[in-house]
Amino acid sequence: MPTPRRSQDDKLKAFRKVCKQLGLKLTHQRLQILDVVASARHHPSAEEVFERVRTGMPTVSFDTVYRTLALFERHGLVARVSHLDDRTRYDPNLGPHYHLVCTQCRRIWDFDWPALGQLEAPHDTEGWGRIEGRYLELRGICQQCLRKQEEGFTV
Amino acid sequence: MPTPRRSQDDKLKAFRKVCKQLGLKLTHQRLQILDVVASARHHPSAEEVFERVRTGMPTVSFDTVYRTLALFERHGLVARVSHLDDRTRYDPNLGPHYHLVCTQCRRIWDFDWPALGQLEAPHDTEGWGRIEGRYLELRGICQQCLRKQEEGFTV
DNA sequence: GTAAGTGCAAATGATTTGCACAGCG
DNA sequence: CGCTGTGCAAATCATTTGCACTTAC
Repeated sequence: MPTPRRSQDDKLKAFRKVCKQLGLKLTHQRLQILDVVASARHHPSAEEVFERVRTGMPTVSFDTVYRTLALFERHGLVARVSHLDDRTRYDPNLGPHYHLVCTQCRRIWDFDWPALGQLEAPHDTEGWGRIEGRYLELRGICQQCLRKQEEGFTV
Repeated sequence: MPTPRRSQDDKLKAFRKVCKQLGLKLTHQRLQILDVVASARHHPSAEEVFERVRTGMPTVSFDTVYRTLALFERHGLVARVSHLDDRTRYDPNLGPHYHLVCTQCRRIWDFDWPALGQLEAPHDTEGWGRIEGRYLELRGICQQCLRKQEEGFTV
């Protein structure tokens, strides 16, 4: 599933639409940043985007990059990789296991999934390098948070 | 796979051993922090550990907690959840897909794994709440970094 | 022309570090 | 008693925000 080559055009089209709907401006900076992100192959960090955009536009500021990436994320043009939270969490369970993560209260539960352990990695990944570990999260809302929602404490 | 109840004793034993081997000291603080982490059910953040330890030891400092957690991690007593890197990375590919992550160069590749998509979540997770998404990473070392290692540029 | 966007610099929040005192071995 | 640990405060790093100027529409 590499990002299709015409991804940039699709994104641009989508972004134009979003801008028109919401009265946002199609600035030079936004177009450049969009182009860099849409054509990037390895999920760049904000800094990498900044550096690449700067090549053709030496005056961009780092915070415009941050603001713009946040804008894109808000409107479904890009997603953040992983990172649900900004603080590190520690796990005393060192055996192989996976995590259930509540996106509301941020608590984490462990679970096991033997069938996944037995599933062979797909062909796509052959020749990539040496795979050493699997990290999987199931994300959702835990029972307790669901109940709170129903009771109207949240939202 | 919840952390077994006797996890604390096991950890303590392991930690005593590490200390003896390396000449580290078994301080009050370390023992408390170990106890809190080993008995925690939801993979606490450093702050949560700090708060809990503070209950019984009002003078602990936040940085002792950080230092001690890092120590535990270094000696294989706890692991960090997720977080390979501290910077956010952005992904223009919004369709369902998974990631190959090189722990050396930190680049990220996308891949698809239909068989995983078809695999039903295990019984363990029933009744947990509402699961809304799956996030999976295969971690390892990419071809390019492996080659560099062989050539002796690294290590 | 005007509201939205940008660049700058300063603020924030998590985590780390330098240093002098404290306590384990 | 000596060397490792600790607590404090200041430093660092990624990211965010307030503000006055700029620009797309």
